[in-house]
Amino acid sequence: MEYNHKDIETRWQQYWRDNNTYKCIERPDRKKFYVLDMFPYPSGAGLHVGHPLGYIASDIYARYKRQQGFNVLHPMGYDAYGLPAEQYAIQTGQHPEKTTNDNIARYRSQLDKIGFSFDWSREVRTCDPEYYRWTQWAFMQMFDHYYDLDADKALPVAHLVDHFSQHGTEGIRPAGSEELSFSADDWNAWDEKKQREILMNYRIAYQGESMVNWCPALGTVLANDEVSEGLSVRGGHPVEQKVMTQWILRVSAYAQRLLDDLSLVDWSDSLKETQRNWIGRSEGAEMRFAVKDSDIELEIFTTRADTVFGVTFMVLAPESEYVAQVTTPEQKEAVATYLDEVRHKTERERQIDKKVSGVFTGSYAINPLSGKEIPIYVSDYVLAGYGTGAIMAVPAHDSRDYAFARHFNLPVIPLIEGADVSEESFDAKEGVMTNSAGPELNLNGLQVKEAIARAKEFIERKGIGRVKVNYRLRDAIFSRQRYWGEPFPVYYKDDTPYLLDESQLPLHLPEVQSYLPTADGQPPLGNVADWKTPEGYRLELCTMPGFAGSSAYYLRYMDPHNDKALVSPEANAYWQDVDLYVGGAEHATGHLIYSRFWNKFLYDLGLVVRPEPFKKLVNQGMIQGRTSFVYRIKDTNTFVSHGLRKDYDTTPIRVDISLVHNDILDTEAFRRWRPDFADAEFILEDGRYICGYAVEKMSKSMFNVVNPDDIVERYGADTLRLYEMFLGPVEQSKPWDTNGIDGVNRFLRKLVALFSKCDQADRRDMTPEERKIVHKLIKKVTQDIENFSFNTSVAAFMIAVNDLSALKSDSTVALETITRLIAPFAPHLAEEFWHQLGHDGSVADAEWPQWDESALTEATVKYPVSFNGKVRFVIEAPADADRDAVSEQALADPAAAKWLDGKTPKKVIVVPGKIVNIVI
RNA sequence: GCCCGAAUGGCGGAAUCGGUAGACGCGUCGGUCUCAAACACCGAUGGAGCAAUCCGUGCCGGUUCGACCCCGGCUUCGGGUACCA
Repeated sequence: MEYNHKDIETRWQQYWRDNNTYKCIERPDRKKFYVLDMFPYPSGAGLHVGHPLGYIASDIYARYKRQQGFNVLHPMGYDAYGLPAEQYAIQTGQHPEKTTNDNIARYRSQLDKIGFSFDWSREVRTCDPEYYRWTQWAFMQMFDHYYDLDADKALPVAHLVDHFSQHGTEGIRPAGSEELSFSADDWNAWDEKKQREILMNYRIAYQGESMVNWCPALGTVLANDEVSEGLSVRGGHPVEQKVMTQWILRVSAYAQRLLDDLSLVDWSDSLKETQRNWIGRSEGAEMRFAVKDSDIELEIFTTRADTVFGVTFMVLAPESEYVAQVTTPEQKEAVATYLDEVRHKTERERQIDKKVSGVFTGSYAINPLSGKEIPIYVSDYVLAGYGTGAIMAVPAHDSRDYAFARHFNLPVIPLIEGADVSEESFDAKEGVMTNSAGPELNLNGLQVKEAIARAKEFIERKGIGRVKVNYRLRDAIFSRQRYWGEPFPVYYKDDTPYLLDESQLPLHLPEVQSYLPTADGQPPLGNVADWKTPEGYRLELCTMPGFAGSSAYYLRYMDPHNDKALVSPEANAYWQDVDLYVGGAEHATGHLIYSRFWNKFLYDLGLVVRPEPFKKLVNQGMIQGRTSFVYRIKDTNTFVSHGLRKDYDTTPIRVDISLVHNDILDTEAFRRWRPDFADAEFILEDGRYICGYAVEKMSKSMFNVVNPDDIVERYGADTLRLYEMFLGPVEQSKPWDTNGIDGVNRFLRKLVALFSKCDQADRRDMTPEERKIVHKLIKKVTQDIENFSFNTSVAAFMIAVNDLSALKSDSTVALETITRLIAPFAPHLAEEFWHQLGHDGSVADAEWPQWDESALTEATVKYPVSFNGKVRFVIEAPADADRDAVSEQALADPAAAKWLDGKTPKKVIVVPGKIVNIVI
């Protein structure tokens, strides 16, 4: 049999389509297994070889589970809303829906060629109205619920209204943007507009004024995870801070549960750590400092309550409302000038410019423990959005306070014995306290930890503050001033937002004349004249952000065509949660936080059965490009081979990697590549032109993009799949490098050759030698797949095939077993073998073989070692092997004789599984 | 700065529980086939040495009969994050 990959692969892909091989239905008689890939954003560039890495790994796992008898859900879809399609629409005038659909078609054809076992009947697209109606629906639920801190879950806003009308804010603890206090009489006296304004303070999806990341170039606000180092993640445009009224999700209410429930999931430690850092829990105390000659009190947050005796000044964030209250008339102008200066700096400028700046407000506060007067400053090193927007400064033990104190010549009081604060602050939370005695509290001589506890206890007892937990995690800004996203199911009456009725969903995204903002700066939907409810109320002009549609898509796959619910209780009860989720680590602080939040909210409403959506998660590494270089000798058209370039003055030039194979340049193709190079001359080494290389991001401009279609065309999908796995651990980032692909292809051809030899008429059982090879392979491959170690399982296949070839094995039983094992890796070739062996159904349903330990039981002495008069042999033997036989065999081994040196052993100790101790 | 991770031949990587370091593949060298090349196949391939043997998993030290693996201290390179009080 020839290995004609094109013929085999097109034939079996057609067979899978014709037979709906990968269509999946709920089957209560079978255990479920849900394998999910993070769905792609269909970009215009198409797939490169990096994208399928995770898909291949998850496909192998899904196929393996199916062969083990699980009912496997393995869907795929598209995260179709997003900024690039809209930016492209602005440039070209093409409707984003059209370009998105074109890109999806291209992705689909590329994916199909690789032989994935996706159930395409469950495909979802976030821009499909039948999909986004459930995104809109979820938003409505969040609008209609608040977070109850006593119940520790989301409850209907109707409960809150009931309570307010009977008891006011007394006896209920809703999570709110501000702490409000009013009576039932107050509440009942307010009109509807005012009541709805109050409720907005509590809704989980609420509208609020907030400091946002505004990106002028994109014309929209961005979430914290969409900004990195002061630049937008998409496009790299500068981002500035601005106060705007926006829709916001109260993610912060779930901070503690998002933190705690990390213990329920099987994710890598580093990913959990990233999430913990992003949530940023810190335990401390909130304290009030009285302002001298005034009844104003400044509230601050600190994790170092032990350092209050070292507070020598206080600092307010420029945006803090305290600033206006404490600024004295004499300082008013100076403060105003400073605030103006700060306001004109972008976030990025603030980050780059770390110069100390600030201004004195003219007021003093009273240190509540020492009774000393301390000046109050304003500075932009204090953030408005964290804690209370005001700090107590302890220059001796905080480097930022230290820098500020040195700049403004403020006193530095060291509080820890032996700490030298003449050059820098002592930030570590360790040591013995000193200088910390006041009229009512003495911390001297205590360890820092004890001192913190003692100080907190004192503060609480004296009523000057309370113990408080703060989180870095902020509420998620949910409005985007863009066109290509889900419309909000919201209209405005009397300038107050109201929800549409559920029966009005989906609210379709309308056509627009222009994708640009309106002349008066409204979002693009402002261009739509009849963007109104049937009653004539104006609809919300913003659309939802990218993460809206991607937060609950894993639930929709469970029941994708349901027009009554996001997911039916029956489908959710069956599929429960994602057993294996595979995707990039770049989503650690965005998607994976939002999805967990969204799921927990639906869990609170009793709509889903699991508190966590993704049980096990694997982050696949990135595949980088491997750029090839040629070296042109300066001012000539002569190119010198990599190894000889030191002898010349050369300029490296990137060359298209399709002209290079195993680092050897096809010089003829190179001359044809560009007119400039048509008459290029080459200085060769060993008769060849060797290119240099560098590892860079895969990108068109570097000429290093490898399209999987080209690999499939040349070597076949099975080779591509095996090769991507063989490259190294799935989790690891690595450069794409075709240098080893021939070896994998050679292995498949060897397997075909071996298969061709097997004698189907005579299905004799395997010889013990063959059995050992095959059962070793079953064990190895099974364990490797469970451990997500695919590179070593590919190696195991190569060893087994080499060993069987060396034996000139023609056992059909052996080959049939290998066919079952290799089916997840090379499904096309396995399908071909399976049918040639006379089976009717797909190899995807072939039972996964079990290994027989007894086939592997022959004990072998691996090596001897000696210590303390003992000789220990390491024996490769099964756990249940006969101990006497194993020790006898060890003693009979020639290696043993050398160590025993003619002596008779006193005692032989056999450790089951592996080790034999022989005491001489 | 802080947090996390990594470092093994010419290269990608193995060693899954502390037990013969370098599996498997690439590359290189030698051979068979061929007029020749390509393909294929066979053999060798960490370093030094004719050899016995010695050395060898980023560096320094420790624990252990035994360390790529565990502990302490560094170096370098990735990734995340950053005036978070």
